[in-house]
Amino acid sequence: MSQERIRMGVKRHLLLSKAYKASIYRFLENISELEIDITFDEWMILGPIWNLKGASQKECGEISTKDKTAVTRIINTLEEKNLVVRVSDQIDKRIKRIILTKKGENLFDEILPIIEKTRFQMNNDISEDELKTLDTVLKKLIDNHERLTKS
Amino acid sequence: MSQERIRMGVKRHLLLSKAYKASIYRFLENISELEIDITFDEWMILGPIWNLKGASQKECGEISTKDKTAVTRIINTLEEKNLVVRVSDQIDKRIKRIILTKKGENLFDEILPIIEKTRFQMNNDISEDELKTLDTVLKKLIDNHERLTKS
DNA sequence: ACTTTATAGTTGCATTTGCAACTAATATTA
DNA sequence: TAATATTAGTTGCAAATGCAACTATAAAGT
Repeated sequence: MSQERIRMGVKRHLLLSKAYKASIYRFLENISELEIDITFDEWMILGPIWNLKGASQKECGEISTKDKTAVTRIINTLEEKNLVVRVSDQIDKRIKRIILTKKGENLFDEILPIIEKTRFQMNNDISEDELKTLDTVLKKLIDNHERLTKS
Repeated sequence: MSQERIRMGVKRHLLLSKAYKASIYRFLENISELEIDITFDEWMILGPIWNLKGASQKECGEISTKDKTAVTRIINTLEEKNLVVRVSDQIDKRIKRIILTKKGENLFDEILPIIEKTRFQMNNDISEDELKTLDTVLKKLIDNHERLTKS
């Protein structure tokens, strides 16, 4: 079985990639059971908009680690779907704050339970301590890289 | 500062994504110091070829979690760069085994130290125990997803 | 054996990505 | 305060991605 040939040599960045994709696909599979017209990338941008109340496009990009061009275009489609609107910041007119419409808020009411379900499924057989260590170590990995690029 | 607005609400899949990207960018930055003509995606395919000795394209895809079409095309460019050759499996003629050329092997001699350096940089301030837990938990996340899709 | 089904890999095409160049607005500094 | 540099967001374009359809080979079912 080719599984055996492979298992041994799995590197950490591949585990990271697979775990990331797994969490995406689990969410997408759960969401596909409902009739919700949204992609994962759109969701990645919608998340910060909900969390931050009036997130700028830049903030959306920072959180989702997406290129600003990607953010621009995803928000274009979110606007077309009437889920958000762009509002220019009155103080700094370069900034556009993204606001959820009523329809966008309703979407959240539908999706939040799915996020909970996904989290429950993914965390099966993993202890609180393990999850805490996971987050700590992931942050350290991120910091270790950032510290070296900034200098 | 927008960093403050953001820090609080970071979700696990975003940490996974950022940690993954961090490990890639660190490697790319290290590799850019040398004059090596290779992209990260090419490297993702080259890795399994080296580890497995005569990996099939399917195996390359499984390890790198890339679509088989992506694998086909990356191997096309690796062949154009004379780093690998395709050899049909004599027993199962559907399978193409990918073999490193001499030039491909030489490339490895250059890159292996960079991998070591990258690993060293990324693992700074992270204990062996933490790394072990990291891998364990990542595998559990992957398994938790796969178990649910198969059924 | 022969028909059906499954697998490995390739190609075409539509979508997504990400860099570079651009606009508009703000911040810096001389 | 005029000149310069930065920042937020947009657009164009070339490259990368991923699905669907295809070929060739192998395996399974009858």
